[in-house]
Amino acid sequence: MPELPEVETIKEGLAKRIVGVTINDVKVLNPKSFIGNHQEIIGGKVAAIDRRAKILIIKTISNPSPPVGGSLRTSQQSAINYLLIHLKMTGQLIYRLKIDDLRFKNENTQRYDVEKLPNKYTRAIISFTNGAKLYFNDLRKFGWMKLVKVKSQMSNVKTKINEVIGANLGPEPFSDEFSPEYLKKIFSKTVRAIKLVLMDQEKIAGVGNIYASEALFEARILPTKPAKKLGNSEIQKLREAIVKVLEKGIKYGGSTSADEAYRNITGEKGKMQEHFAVYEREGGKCPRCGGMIKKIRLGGRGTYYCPKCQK
DNA sequence: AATCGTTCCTGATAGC
DNA sequence: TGCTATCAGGAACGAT
Repeated sequence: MPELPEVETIKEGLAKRIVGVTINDVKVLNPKSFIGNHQEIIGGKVAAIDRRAKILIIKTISNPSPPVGGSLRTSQQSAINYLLIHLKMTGQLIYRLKIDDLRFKNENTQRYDVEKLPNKYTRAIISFTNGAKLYFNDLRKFGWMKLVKVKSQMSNVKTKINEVIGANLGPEPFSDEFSPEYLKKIFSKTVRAIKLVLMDQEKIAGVGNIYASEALFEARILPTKPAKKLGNSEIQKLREAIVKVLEKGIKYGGSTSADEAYRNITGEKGKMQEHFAVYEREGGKCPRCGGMIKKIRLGGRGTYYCPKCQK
């Protein structure tokens, strides 16, 4: 389940490989997985890769097609498109430079087999003029690609990204905006369980079920604690814990948890799951106090914590 | 306005 | 073996 660190890992992997490359073709295998007219980016060049919350942003620039019959008078500008990608639970973006890249042939072939592409979960394929292909796989079909056309003069997308994405996303955890003062402001307004607030994308961008549990463990705060009951020092600790676990997630290339879904763009698993303190460790020992890790359901989500040292 | 319940989807798993 | 029911979960959406 890709959260901020997983999407960031994918972003970095893609940035190294497809920026400056021209899109040759886009094939949509499952229409519901692609919103918008995928043909619009064919012939376009990838200009930048970005991330906002858990959404990956591929910026493309298309030059106007040459006039047919020489009768076209209107001057055309190049078109800028943003391909937004949300992987939700089981989405994968797998990049292959050559079709015969079988580096994972000897890996145990499990549910999310990536050695043969496309596979039965491939929902869209983007081809590039250099022969590379980007496969969008998604078992459960919750993920999506969405093409958003932007007025060509809108150069500073960062400031208008909520508008482009069409959602009101909260601050990025690595930004200055993500301050103790900000957290105090949003927490004080609600009695909801703190974990649900951490996962609310309109409050904090990019934190999902895994890193919410891990951050609350790090800060020694009970996931069910009403947000407005957090004290100043708890808020300070929690802010640091969120940044810390997200950085750790990026450092270890994201986490491939029990559902095996997450892969980086070359198809490899992350390693962060090997460093989970509580997530998916029900019944295990707390690495801090030795207590037994407990699993509860909170807002319909599996929630892991140590009852002994999280208060 | 804030919060909760439902929905989307597929595969694993349990129970018979 | 083979069937059915249940469960997991991000976030949009509708209901309260």
